[in-house]
Amino acid sequence: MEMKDTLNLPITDFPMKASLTQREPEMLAHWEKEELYKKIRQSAKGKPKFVFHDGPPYANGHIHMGHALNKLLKDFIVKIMSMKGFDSGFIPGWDCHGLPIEHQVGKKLKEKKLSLEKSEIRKQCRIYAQEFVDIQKEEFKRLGVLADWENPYLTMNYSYEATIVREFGKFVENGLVYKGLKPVHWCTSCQTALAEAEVEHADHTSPSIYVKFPVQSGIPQAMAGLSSLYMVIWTTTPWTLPANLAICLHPEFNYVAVSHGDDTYIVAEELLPSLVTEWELRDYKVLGSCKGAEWENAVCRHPFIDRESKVILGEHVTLEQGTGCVHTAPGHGQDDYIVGLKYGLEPYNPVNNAGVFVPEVEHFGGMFVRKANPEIIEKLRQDGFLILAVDIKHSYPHCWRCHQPIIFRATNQWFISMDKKDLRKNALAGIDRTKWIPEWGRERIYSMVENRPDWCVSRQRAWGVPITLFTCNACGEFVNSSELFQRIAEGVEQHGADFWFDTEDLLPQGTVCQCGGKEFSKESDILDVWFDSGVSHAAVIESNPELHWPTDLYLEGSDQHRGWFHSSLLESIGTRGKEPYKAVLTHGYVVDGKGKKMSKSAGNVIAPEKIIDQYGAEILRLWVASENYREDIRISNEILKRLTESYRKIRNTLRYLLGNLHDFDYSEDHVPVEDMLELDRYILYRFNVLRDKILTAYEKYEFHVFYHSFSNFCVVELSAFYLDILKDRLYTYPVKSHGRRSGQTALHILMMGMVRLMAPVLSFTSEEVWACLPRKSVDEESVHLSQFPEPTNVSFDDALVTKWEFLVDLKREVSKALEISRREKVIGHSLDASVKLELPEKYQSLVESDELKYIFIVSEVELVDDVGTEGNVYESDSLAGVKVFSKMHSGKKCERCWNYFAPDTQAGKANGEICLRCEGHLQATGA
RNA sequence: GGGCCUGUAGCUCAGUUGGUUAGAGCGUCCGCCUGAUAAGCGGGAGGUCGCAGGUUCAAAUCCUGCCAGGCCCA
Repeated sequence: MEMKDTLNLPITDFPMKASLTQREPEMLAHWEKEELYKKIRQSAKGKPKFVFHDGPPYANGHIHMGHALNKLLKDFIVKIMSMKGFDSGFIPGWDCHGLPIEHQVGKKLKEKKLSLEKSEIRKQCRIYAQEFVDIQKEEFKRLGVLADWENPYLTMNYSYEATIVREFGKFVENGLVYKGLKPVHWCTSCQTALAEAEVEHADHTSPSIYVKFPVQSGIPQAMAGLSSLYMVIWTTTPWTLPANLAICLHPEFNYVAVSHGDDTYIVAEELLPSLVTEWELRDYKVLGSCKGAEWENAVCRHPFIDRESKVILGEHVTLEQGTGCVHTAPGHGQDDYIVGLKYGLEPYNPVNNAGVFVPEVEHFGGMFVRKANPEIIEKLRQDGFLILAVDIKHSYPHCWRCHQPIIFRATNQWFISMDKKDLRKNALAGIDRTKWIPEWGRERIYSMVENRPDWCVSRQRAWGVPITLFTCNACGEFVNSSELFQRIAEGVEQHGADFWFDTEDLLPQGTVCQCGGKEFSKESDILDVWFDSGVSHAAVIESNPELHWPTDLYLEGSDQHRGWFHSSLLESIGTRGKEPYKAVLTHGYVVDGKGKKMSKSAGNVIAPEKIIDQYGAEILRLWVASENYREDIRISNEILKRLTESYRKIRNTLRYLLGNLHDFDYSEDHVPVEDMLELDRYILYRFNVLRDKILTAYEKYEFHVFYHSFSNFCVVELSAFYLDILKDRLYTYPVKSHGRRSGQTALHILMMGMVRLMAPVLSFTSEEVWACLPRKSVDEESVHLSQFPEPTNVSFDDALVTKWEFLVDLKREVSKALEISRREKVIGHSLDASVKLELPEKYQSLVESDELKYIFIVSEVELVDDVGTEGNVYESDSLAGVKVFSKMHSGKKCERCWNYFAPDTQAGKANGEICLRCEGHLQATGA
């Protein structure tokens, strides 16, 4: 083994085993102690700004994969911008108000059998939200996300709440806010109106009933003379019948009169066959037919209430189910409400907050609506107005929190009008001024804004920011005073939202309404939480003189086209006439290995915590970078296993670079690029190509391009090609020889470049590498304080590129040839081989015969005109005309460099066990 | 039911304006090495490009339908 001692083998303390789960927390503690984030911010002072705005996750529950994906993408971007020379920070935020938290707190209180004042509930909610802010904060930090964790924005901070009050005040002043009676999704259990986002659809069993409405007058000409006429309606919500005010027909459909026994039913012609089957009609006769339009202004009688039901026309009537005659209760349905407006029908709603009929309702007053269903059916049956009642299972809206079926119910709500002041039109223009990544995001949000109804911003709940309005008891108008809003906002800034609820005499004494009214009531509703987060651009960005408004980038999951992107847009356009962001990036959802969504019931949920405990956050980071997040992205144990292996390869490559730089001091030992060996210049040229590719990918936020190209570079260009070839020089040449120093210079440049290119993604490992670098080589204490590498000025012209690309291809062909000999047990190691190479003339100018053996890592290469046909001859497919003959070298294996040599001419003069080359090297070293 | 999106080897990704036997890395299998060693190197096998039609001299690439999946709605 004495020859081994004369070699320059790699030496490094950088461990092969990553031990991420142990090392990461240590590094995080180090970063925190050194206040790394602060230092990055300080070092960026004066640079051009890139303003990113973090969307606030809801402060409830632990983080899941979606959160991890989202925050890591943001972390990549902020780090990238910072290393590109921008002043770019990360102010994290949380969404704290709203029903889900109030609900959780409510449950806790219920368990303790406590019922509290609203102000106490708010206090409890605040504590609850803060708890989860703290929990999630630690979970996000653990991912290696560098952000201003000390100073996050919380929508429940007093100053933030004050901003909400002020922003809402702007809408009021601008005349976009109105109070209206409108059917909204209503949860009778939570006793609140629900936003569309708060409604989920699930299967539900409902009665499906057909009800006869006697026609009283206005029978069309075509039906004249027919008696006992009944319009037949279909509904799955019998409880809405007490609120029936009309029956709606499609003007273009044909309606037939069908006699059955003593009755004659009016139904849509196209639906008759299916109805005949469903109702099991045996003897029936079609007596007449006419367009729905001819029925307009006819009048029916309500089957059990002393009231008329008008026949009206509407385009929303379909032939998919029912009878084509649509039971219309304008207080209980969106379509009903809209068509009712046309015909001057009031949005009549006889159901209270708890879903109970008001006492005035005949027969059913005081009854809960779903309890009333069977009673109403029974009443109809007894009175002979029921044709059929069965149960059906169908998709029905449910409350997203309590999962109870909800109802549609007209209530007094506060709205922001989409059209009164052109909010919709202006928002659409704003969408067109924004860059959507991917581009289809534009389509998506555009059609949502185009079609959405007015924004219902009121909630009948406790945990939120109040709608700070006073309404005149006499006329119902609200007091619109900017000074008043200002005063309230100041109070909220000091004391929080409770200021509104708890302070008496907010209204200046002697306030008189325009109508003369002197009595006012204080609004007790709170604002939709989407309004809260929608003002973040004002509370967090605009108010901060260090940042610029509008923001450069928002980045959230694709669900936020309806959520935060949407509410932020409307809020900003409504108050400032301008969109709050320049670009919006969306990512897909995390799904399981088969592409199915994760759910508790499917049992396929993978928690970030588990991955961190098992593999380390670095693997999670690499996972985010490896997948194309613009689509749904998969995660599974197999994927993580593959990534871990890939990570190991990257890590080992870096470790090898470090190991071979242990005796290299760049300032003293480096070889000027122009003096470096051609192979070394070639790899630097290749690294320049890689660098460009990665920086371009970062520019476009295409992180998977980084992962693939970086990993490929490590595997293909470095490990299998360059480093393998370089070993001979690094190990056997004299320490300070030009050949070795030339290679080390290349390794040093690669090392310094790679560690910085990977830092935004592999933030832990790059820092670990950084710490191992000679202090002389690095100016910054952390890789995250450094900038991306400049390209190396290596002149490598097209001819050289062609040559080296050919040599790479040729090496692969030689390897195939060697494999034949190896398979036949002629050789083992490639250095055992002696190779004869036949090249077509066009390739001959590309090769220099004495360097080939080192590139192929064989002991001898002879260029010949004809390799002949004897022995192991390999003919290349990909390089036409290239033939390789390989055999066991007939000489002696050098004990030192393992190359074979001819004993008579190439042996060392003093020691015949080593070759002449090694002898020279040993002498030069003085050994 | 509607809007938007996705579907290329076991896994993650490439595939330029439609144009030669669809590429890469990992994994797998086989082998080598023992001077990156719980490492390193080489080679082989793997895809009717979700399915079915259509346009075209030519389709993974364009069109239609269907199937599967995701987000958002009804």
